[in-house]
Amino acid sequence: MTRKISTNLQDIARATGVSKMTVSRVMRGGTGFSTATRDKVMAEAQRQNYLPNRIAATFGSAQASTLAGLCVPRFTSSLFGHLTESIQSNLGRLGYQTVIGSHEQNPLDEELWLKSLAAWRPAGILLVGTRHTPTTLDLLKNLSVPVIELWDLTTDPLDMAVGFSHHGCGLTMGRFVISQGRRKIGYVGALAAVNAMGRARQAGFEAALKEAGRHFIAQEVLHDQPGFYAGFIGTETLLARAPQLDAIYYHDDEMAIGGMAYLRKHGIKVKHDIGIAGWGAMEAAAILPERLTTTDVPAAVLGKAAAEMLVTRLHGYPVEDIKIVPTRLISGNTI
Amino acid sequence: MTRKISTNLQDIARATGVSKMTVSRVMRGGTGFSTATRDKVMAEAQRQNYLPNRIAATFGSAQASTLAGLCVPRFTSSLFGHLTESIQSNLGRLGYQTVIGSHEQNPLDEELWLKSLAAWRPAGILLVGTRHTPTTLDLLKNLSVPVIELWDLTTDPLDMAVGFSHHGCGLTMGRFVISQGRRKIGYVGALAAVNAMGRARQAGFEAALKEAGRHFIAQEVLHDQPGFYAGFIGTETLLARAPQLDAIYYHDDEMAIGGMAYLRKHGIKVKHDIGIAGWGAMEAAAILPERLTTTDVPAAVLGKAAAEMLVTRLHGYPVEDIKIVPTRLISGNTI
DNA sequence: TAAAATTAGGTTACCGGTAACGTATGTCAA
DNA sequence: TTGACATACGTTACCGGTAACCTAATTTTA
Repeated sequence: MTRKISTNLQDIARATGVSKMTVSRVMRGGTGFSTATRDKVMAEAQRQNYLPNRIAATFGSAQASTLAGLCVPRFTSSLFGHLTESIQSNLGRLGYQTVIGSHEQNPLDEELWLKSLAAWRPAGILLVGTRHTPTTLDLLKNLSVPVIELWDLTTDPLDMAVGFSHHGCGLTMGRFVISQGRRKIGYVGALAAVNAMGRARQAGFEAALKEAGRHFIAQEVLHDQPGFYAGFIGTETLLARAPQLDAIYYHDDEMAIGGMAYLRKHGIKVKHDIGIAGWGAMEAAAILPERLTTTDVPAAVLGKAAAEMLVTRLHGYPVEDIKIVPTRLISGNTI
Repeated sequence: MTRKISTNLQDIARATGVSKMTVSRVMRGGTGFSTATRDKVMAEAQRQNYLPNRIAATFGSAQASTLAGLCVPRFTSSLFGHLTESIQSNLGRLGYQTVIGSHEQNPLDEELWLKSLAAWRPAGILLVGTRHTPTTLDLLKNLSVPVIELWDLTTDPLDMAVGFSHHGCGLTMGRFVISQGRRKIGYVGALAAVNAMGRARQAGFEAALKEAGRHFIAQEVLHDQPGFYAGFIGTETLLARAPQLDAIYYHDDEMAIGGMAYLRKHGIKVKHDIGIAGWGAMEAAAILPERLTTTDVPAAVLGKAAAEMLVTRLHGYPVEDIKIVPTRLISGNTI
């Protein structure tokens, strides 16, 4: 009873009359063989349908694998979709495979995912979110592989970070809204208790209000995941409490679009009656009848930068620990 | 110079005075050890921060790994986001890790991804899309692991399939649109040359028109990826050619929403002037001022079914090769 | 022309688990 | 009392690559 699964280097070595070490060298495209040997080996590998075995290779060299972990809050948001897309394709281009997880802002889910990933001795780990359990931190330390925190900029990253300042996004938007003459401003968000980044934008906006001697007239923060529907409902609740508002800042574009749907449904004119600002610059926001005032977040750029940062580091070159990608206020037409 | 990375079974065996085989048995929670031994071993493993090593385990038993591959067209669409989310979380729950790829309707990208995945000897493979290169088919055959084709229902799956009939979606929607009295109907799609599923919906709709003695007055199929903007532009082009239309069927909801944005911008009343039908029931479609007429596609249900089908099969139980998940027409308020 | 360097290999010893099988001890029924 | 069986381990031999080191032949350099 053999445990052999498929053709291996030894089979090719036998068939071509060289040692399997030479076959290994040829397959990896290194040096130390003649062109005649190379052609012979390659032909035989082709003939036998040889499939490289990264499990054996990783094991044999006792190195980190070519697997990289990516954990985001969810895959159902447009921005995280773009981020995932970018990271996967760039890591793939650079020879790494992406193993995904999602935590929905629950650090315990992240921990469970990391445990199962750790068993694969990944080459690197990419995380969105800054709330980690003690076990997660232990694991990350124990693994001693590069860790990149994405999306947010912490002043003190675990290892590396690629992101931007959420506080800055909020601050810039707040100043803009004030500059447009709005004064009675509300906020609609989601999951504040666990969503540090949304909270940072909210705080940044509030700081801008404070500069102008103002504050949020009313705030409505739902316990649901952010989304179109949450924006719709949140706006309803907010306006029930504070009908006098002349502007609303939203957690993100999806919620802002949900809010606009509510306003339109109730005959409230966007911009004329109530100004709207979102965050994230999702594609849909650009083609609404009123182009949404929002902040452009270059998710794809960020993903590419993170993938390249990780691989550069893995190749042993020095990298800056922190990379900031620029966000951009889109003035739009809803404020 | 040692190649040792982290603490291993042998270390724990040494420290507790048992063989590493016994430690292996304890760690896997099998049988063949006393409770005293178990406690001793577990305590030592904890103390040494033992991390299971799936690379060595997979290699040692010459079995398939616990990695599963998932390749979708892209992660930036809401539906594939939900699908990815569902598959990842359900596979995770069942003890498998998800390695992702995207092919953007390019079979060569799928092939490249599959090659890098194959080297990890995955336990199973989940694919969205039915266009595969000959090399891809060879690889799948060679790997001889379960393959599930998602999203579409082919009459003759490579191995297993979980999906629904795109032709059926189009047919049902076509009959509905006809039943609402529309007669001058156009179509806006994307990437028809390579997107078999979108084409199937288009063909299904056309079959319904034919039943009523009708046909598409005009069709506009862009070469871009589907999306809000493509819907906007496509509608503009379509109406330039056929301004007399009284209804438009779209590739999906994103394109339909893009189309509605165009209509609204140009003072064309949705439903009153031109009826709109999409596909996919994205969340945004439900909260638009006019609730979009569309087809609900249970991406999360489909993902869960696929994950469970794969794992059931991997555990050696028999499964039906083909599972159909139901779609549902949402009549909405735009036709 | 001799020494040094390069090329094209081969040999050996692992990496860290697991399958398969062997064995001592204890238990229980006939 | 004895044989059969279960329990709780230990031993051995791999899985399929790669690192490190070695060798013989050839080429280059001093």
